[in-house]
Amino acid sequence: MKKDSTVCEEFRVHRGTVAKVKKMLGDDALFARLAEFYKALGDPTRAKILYALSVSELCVCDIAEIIGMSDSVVSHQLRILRNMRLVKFRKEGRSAFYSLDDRHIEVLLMQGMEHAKER
Amino acid sequence: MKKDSTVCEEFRVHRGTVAKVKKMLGDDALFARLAEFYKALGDPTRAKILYALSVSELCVCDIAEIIGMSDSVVSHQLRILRNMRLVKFRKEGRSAFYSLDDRHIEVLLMQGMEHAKER
DNA sequence: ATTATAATTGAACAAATATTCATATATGCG
DNA sequence: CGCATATATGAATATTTGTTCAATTATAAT
Repeated sequence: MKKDSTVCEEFRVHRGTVAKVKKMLGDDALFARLAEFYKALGDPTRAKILYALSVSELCVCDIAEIIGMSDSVVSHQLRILRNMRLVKFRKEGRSAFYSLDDRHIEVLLMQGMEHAKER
Repeated sequence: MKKDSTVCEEFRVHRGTVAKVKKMLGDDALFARLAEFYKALGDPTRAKILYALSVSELCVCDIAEIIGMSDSVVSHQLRILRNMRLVKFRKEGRSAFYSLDDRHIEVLLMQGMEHAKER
């Protein structure tokens, strides 16, 4: 029985496996979206905003006070989170109340938190 | 009964809630780690590497072939993933075989993928 | 030993990004 | 109306980050 070769000169993982994985990675746009999604969570300011929103719906200036940053910073980051559909908002008078777009986000946040707490 | 005030001039969310959330956000280092963790997933190249590794243990040059990037790029990114304890590796001769650090990572990857596929 | 291969590393460069500051829009109130 | 407040936005800047290229280490084979 002939051994499978790989892209390397020496024998490694079965060539069939390599081909299979390669096919799954074909959709570049999908991985771009996947990365964008995680990137949205990958900033301390945004992570804090999301965590705060997992506790309660909040207006912009309350978020700013809670995380200790300027209204401007918060507004900029909320735009990013909005574009990624991680948060939604409703307007009430002069205020804008933000909340997580769905429960799904919260689960993901908590899982990351578990990992972060481990060390 | 007196209404709770908030940091804003107008009345918003209960002050008690704001205080509670604020306390949870006190640990800056924790959120820095949380963000770092997500950031590690937040790059298309790294996302592809992790996805490939969710299928099979792979050596550096196989990963490079699979994701269509240079060995150098892959090695650089693997270092980041190693530092974040997302992947582990074993040496065998000249090769280094990488794999996901734990199943936990895989679950998280798949969840992000669900989200990415939705749009 | 010499040569070749796998992986790692460091410096340099280009691109992306977060924050600041100033300004703009919009709403509510006197 | 005219003024204050909440939020949003644009431009500028400083920092971070991904990739490239060249060089290095380490292992194996002849």
